[in-house]
Amino acid sequence: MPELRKKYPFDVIEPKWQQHWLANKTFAAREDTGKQKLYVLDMFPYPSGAGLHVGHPEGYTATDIYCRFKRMRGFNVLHPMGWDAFGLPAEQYAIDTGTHPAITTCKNIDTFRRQIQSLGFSYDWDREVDTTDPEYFKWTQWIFLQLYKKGLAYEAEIPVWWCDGCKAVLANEEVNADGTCDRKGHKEVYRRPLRQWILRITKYAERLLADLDQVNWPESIKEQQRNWIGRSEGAEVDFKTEDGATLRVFTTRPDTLFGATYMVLAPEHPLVEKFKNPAVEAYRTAAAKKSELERTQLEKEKTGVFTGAYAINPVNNEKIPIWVADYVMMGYGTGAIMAVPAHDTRDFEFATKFGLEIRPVVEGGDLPFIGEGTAINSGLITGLPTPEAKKKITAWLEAQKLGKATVNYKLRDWLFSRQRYWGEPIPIVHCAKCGTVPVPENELPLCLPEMKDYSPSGNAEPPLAKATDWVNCKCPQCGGPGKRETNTMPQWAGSCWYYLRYIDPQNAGAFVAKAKEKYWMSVDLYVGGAEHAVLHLLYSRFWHKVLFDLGHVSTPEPFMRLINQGMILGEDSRKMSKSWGNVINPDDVVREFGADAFRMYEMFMGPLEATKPWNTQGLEGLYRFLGRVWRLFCDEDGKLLVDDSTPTAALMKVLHQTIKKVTDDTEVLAFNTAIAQMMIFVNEVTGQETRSRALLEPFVLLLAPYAPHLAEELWERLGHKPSLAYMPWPQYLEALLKESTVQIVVQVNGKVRDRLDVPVDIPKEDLEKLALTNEKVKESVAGKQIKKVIIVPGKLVNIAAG
RNA sequence: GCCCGGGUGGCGAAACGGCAGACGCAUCGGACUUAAAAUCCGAAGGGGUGUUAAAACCCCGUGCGGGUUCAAAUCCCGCCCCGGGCACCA
Repeated sequence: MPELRKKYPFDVIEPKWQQHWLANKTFAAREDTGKQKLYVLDMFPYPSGAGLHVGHPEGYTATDIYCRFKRMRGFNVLHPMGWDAFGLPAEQYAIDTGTHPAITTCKNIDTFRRQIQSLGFSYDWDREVDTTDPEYFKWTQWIFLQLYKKGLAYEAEIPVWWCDGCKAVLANEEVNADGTCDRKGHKEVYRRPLRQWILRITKYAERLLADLDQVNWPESIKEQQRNWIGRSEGAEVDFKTEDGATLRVFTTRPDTLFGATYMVLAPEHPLVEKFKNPAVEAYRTAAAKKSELERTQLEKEKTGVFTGAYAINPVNNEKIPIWVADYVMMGYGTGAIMAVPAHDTRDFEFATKFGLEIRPVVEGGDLPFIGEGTAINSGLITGLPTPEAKKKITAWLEAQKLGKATVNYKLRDWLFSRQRYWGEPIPIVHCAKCGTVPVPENELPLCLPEMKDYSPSGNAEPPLAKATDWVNCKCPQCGGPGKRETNTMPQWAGSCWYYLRYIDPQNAGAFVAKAKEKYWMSVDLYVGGAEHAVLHLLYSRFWHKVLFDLGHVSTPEPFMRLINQGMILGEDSRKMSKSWGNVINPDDVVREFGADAFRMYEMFMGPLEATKPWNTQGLEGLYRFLGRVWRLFCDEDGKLLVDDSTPTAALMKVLHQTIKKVTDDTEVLAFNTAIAQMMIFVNEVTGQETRSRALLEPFVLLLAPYAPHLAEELWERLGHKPSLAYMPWPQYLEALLKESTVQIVVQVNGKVRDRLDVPVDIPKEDLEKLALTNEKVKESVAGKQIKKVIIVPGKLVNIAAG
């Protein structure tokens, strides 16, 4: 494809202003109590080897326009950028090539920084953070220790995916649906219990749920978080096995206790051990091999085995059989249920398949009836409607010490450790005498050891276990021999609190200075992809609340307002992917059309939140628009055309309409319609002879947040000192927007019959008379009776006739 | 299965009770040019009546079917399709 002739010298202008902004620290933020603060945050990227994707600049441009706009409106804006740089690809590359992940990471960050800077975003680059920088992760480790000291971090044996072929732990997403290993296709993948670090996020479940009401987030994201937390109210009830052991269950329907005809234990339930029975053993082993997917989606048909044992129902002392089935999950409730097939779809299916008794105890519909109704055949609660029945039976259980009202959450504690090299070391020492001992805070950061070989050790130990010089250490408490924790933190850790570090990135004595934190928090606007709807946002909120409880931060919630930018699809309306060959490279776009055209096109494509396909011809349209703007100011030799003529009233009106529309729309992030209005303005002025300064100068300021390089250049050529970044935003004059006449639509029965040009302040009566005497109206209502005349001042007259 | 979004010209979209399709792309016509590109000016939802041509006028149109209203893309009810998330949570 031949190089297009440039429509304006963006290739000169853009680097010029990027350097100007960097050299002059134009966008450096300082605490300034005289101004209203505004903290606008982008979700920082993982600097992958593939470089920037066109999806990244979408959100970044949106926040950049908003920040530039707000600066001109007098706000003190904090707008930083950084790198979420720990992650698997660099580690895998290290395993394959022996290159230290830090080298790969550094190289990728340089690429990302160059690409991001080539788009002219107004970040305060002095605040750049990198999660892999020891000066950064020192504080990630410090926060972990605060969690640990507060009893929110603990160790437990929990099952993780283990691949015998790879001799390594696999992440959930590395296990295929068919139970094979996604990395090498090995078949010997199963869950095996391993010691893990876990964070007690469930302790914050209630507040994480309740405080969602405080934040201005998309309702869908809040809903996803609510569902993830999954609060449900019910009761725990103690059944007894025949040999006297307690078998505790959780139920949301204690009112159906009299309908329990059998019990089910999850295969992993500890009590299952007691039933030495080959069928049970076989079932258990098989269940351990099934992937989560098989256990849930693929396995429509329920399976299970009878243990041979019985439990006693505490409400009626009835003996009911105990089964093991994998439709009961160990991770929820107590891992055991009382099955009430008459009133639970799953139990009903199971009971039907295995011929178990189905006993109705709630009246109200066909079985399985899961709704509310009236209790029947239920002893002391017979005859009560469901809500009362629940209350009464729960009170009775409590009085008998057989159970109690309980709230349960789907949310599980956060599995925090990874059997990986490229992550923050968990700052804990294991000592035979003292147990787990935190690394003293003054010894942080605890850095990763240099290694020759980054591959997993093969005996379920993380790669760090091979760095014996590093692992063996003194116990900080007793001075005896100790061993360092060899698990590392997950990628989420660094991104849990980066928004706080931006506030005070160089601070060596604290993760953030109190006064600065108080000034800048909370984040006023947070923009990023919807893929982080649950985990990143939930984990951040959790850490933030812990820091809040410890008095380290001043707000209960980190992100007051959240917006998800929509996905950008390929030109073929499919997800951009190498395999489709439809990936657009930002570098190519910038080289050919310039950053300003790129930015404006991405904003013009449609509403920020919408998913929309890329269209290179659409991009060219915006490029053409910027060329038109350029020619409004300069002739072919770049000579300024602007004069000091007085603009016509009509053009002044367009200008002020444009100021109003661009102001209002930018404020609510409706960038596409703001750009459309600027196009209308340019179309109007292009058709005129004069190039009035009074018209064009305010326009440059309106354009500045959108096409900042071009605007700065024009501003300078207009004879101003750079930069315009803090020039006051133009104000529109209401008086200039007023029309003297207005076009009124005349409808008959809702159909437009004519249009009238009338004075804006025409009295209603006159308007009605005009409408009724109108020739076309008379035609339309001929032979009909006029029933009603509706007059909407300044808009229309509608005559209902029939 | 459940919970969110969303269906408007050839395409991206705008309008969010009051003239449907602003703005842009693609298309077509004109000007400029030896010619093209670029640029500028103009046309354009579909169908019909009309006329030398135009003007003008009429009808139909916002996924489908109902409803509310003087007036519905917009509000209500029921369905269909597309995208995203969750998924045996007791």
